Amino acid sequence: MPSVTLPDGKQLEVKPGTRARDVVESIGPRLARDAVVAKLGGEVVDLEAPIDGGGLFEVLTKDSPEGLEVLRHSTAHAMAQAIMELFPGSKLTLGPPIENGFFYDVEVEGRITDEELPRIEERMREIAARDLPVTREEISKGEAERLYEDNPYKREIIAGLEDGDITVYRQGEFFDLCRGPHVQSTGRLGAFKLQNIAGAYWRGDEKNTMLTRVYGTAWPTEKELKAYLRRLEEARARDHRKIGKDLDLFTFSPDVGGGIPLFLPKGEMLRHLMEGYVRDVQTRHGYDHVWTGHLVNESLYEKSGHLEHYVDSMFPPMVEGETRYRLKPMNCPSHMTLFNSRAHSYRDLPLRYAEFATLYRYEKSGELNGLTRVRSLTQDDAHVFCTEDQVQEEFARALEIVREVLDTYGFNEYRVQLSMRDPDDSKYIADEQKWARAEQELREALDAAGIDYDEEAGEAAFYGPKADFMAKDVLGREWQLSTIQVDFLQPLRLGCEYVGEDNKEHTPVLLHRAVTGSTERFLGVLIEHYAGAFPVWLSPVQAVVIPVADRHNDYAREVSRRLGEAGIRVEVDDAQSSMQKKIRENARQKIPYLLIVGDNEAEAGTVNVRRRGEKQQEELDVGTFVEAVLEQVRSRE
RNA sequence: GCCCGGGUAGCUCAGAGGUAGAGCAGCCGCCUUGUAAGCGGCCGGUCGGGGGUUCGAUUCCCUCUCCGGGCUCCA
Repeated sequence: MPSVTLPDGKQLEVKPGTRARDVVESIGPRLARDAVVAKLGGEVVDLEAPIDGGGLFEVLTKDSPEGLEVLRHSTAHAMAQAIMELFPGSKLTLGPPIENGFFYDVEVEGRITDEELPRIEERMREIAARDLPVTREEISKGEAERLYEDNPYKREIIAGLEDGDITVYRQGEFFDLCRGPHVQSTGRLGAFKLQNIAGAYWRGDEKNTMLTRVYGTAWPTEKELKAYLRRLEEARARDHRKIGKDLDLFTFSPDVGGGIPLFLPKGEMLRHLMEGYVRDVQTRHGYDHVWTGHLVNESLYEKSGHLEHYVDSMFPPMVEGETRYRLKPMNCPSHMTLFNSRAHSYRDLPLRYAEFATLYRYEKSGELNGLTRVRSLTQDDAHVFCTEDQVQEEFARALEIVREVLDTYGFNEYRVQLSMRDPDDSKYIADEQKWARAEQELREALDAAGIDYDEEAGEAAFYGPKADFMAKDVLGREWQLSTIQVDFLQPLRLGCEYVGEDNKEHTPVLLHRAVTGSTERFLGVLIEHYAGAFPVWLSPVQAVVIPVADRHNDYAREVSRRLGEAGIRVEVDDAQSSMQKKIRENARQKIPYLLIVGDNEAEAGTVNVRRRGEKQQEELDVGTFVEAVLEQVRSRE
């Protein structure tokens, strides 16, 4: 008799006709209640699937990643059913589970607006209450095509499937072409909520029809759903656009143009401190800083290949006679031109050019988003010209800078995505050998540094592979921040050369790297990461002196003068309002230190220190306080 | 660029086919304060722009613009 192996190693014999749920029930009734799907020999299957032996048998509950995914997928089906019932004649397309939830793209008969979401949600609950059995059915390609006679989207999907490999899931009147698996019945869904409506092109191609996408979230329990919604709420409260406004950091104005952030004094102070910090680290690691302006003759981008690959992302040219200028969208060609401005010996290498460069990229208007997607940005870009033998070492050096900087900002957790070329895609400059070598160099360098990475085909830059650093912020959200790229192709195109030990001319290898990416975007991420409460070294205003009454203004100014002379960014709040109100307002501005001074402090030459986020105060000698703050700034804690 | 939603005072928001509201901020005055909003007064708006329907539009319709949520791309 055939048998399956349970996770504890026990063998279980299965009679012909046994289904997964029978096996689960034989293990235990409690498990049977929690089971969503099963996994047989590594493949996730329905509980109704027949089991005729064949390897490891595992039970997946809503709490397992796969079980949760199934739950979300089934919730998407319930939503699709609700939409079909409420908007008859609509055409379903795709409805997959995604992180935290699901969506379904539908060509709706009529229109779904936000007001409709509660209605759809209610109908979904009704469908769940009906507890319709969910059944799987294998059908032939011909049957599938007939079933979807008037649905061109599903027919397109069917066309790409193998006959004999097509399944339909049914629940009540509703059916959907679907690979599955799914929960046993609509009564076994968890807690869900529909979130928003969006447009989405069929197959993500803007030449295709725009479909209506409805997003929802689904969780095993009401409690988990609530917790997730709370997390979303918290993320909203941290939105850098909101905090940027509240803390007077930056603004946007249609008078200047969309996607062009304007920095107020405090925002500019942050930029200044962030860039100064990276500049110091780079200088310590032997990078030299350069400056290459804002306009570049277009012909340079023709030579480098950027014009061909990125013309859509460049602002239109400015024409002067025969010459066409472009706002600089990237620095590599300018830095290579710097390299070419003089002859080089192998003794000059590696040569490391870094620049905080203002770049202009034409992002489509709908793409702009606060500081994270802008049209004018400042990249902390660097290009290292080196010999092939030096690639490993220079990569390691760049890596060290990245690690040091990310660590300082408290991004302790990150993963690396190694983006490789898709050999079949023509957008990549062809040179089999050089690509292979560049990809190998990157792998070896990451291995040598002991860093884990995932490889992703088709994500590389047109000139070479890249290692992108995806860092997690305090809310666990991932951001792509740093990048290191190996380029064997552009230096050749732009004729970069050095004379080697052999007295012959060689083409250097070019390493591109950015640590914070763009100052604007990184600042946006930092604002959300810190929720506006920047560490002391980075705070635009580090301390505010608050006099208890007007008669303490002179002493407050005296304290402020001493702090200012020590290099601390300090202000006196001498507005005509109560001390309590000043504390409230400055606390809301996330000032690290509020220094209350009244009769006692003026008498003793001290300040009463109220630390950000703490109610407990401490009275300190002014000199002691200054030293403590300076130490915090020095250590960037 | 495309789909959906929005734009009312500097900010957060209420309102409704018939003379536009609140709180905060700002300004003036009183108070002189001991750890998260002291009190009173005043100022403040082409209800995003343009067009249409109407006796009358900020409200209904069209259009443009800007903002937001998505789709797509990212050197």
